[in-house]
Amino acid sequence: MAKEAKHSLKSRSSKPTERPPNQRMVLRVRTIEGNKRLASLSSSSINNEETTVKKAKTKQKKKNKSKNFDAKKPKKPPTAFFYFLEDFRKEFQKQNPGVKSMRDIGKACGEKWKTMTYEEKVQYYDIATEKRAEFDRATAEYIKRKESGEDEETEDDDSEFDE
DNA sequence: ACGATGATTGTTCGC
DNA sequence: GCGAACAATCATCGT
Repeated sequence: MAKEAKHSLKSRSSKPTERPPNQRMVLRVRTIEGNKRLASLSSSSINNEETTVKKAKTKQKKKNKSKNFDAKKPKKPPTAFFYFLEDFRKEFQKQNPGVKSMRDIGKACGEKWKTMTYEEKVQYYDIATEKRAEFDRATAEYIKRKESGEDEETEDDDSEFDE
């Protein structure tokens, strides 16, 4: 009974769409990723390789996988869009069995996302916000632990018998 | 076979 | 304020 009528705002259909998605919820916590990026930026800053600014349109993704199992490092929580995607994906695949993958879905999802009203999206925003709060705490705790002394390292290698 | 990428938007942070 | 980057996910391409 605690979670009913989350939005007390009555949909008056006045202007539900025009609403800033981000309410400027500034997280005071220094995100680890930010730090990482800073290092990267510094390196790039020093070296001006290309005089002509080569702007990479979409270049996300990095090759960090099995190398470092970041069980301690809280990754960025998925945004509202991602939560919507998760739900949308299932339905999309159900309606379109045999569809390739996210890329196709992503396009359809993005299109629909824009058509969604604020009230519809606010639900996902809410989730994302809570997630961010948790992420915030996780980050703070991570830093705290790190400062405290991260020495929890039990390297269990099977073959330590014979070398 | 594995690695990297591509596509979607949102959020975050530095300058 | 903007730009650059990264969050999940999976098919597909590349080596």
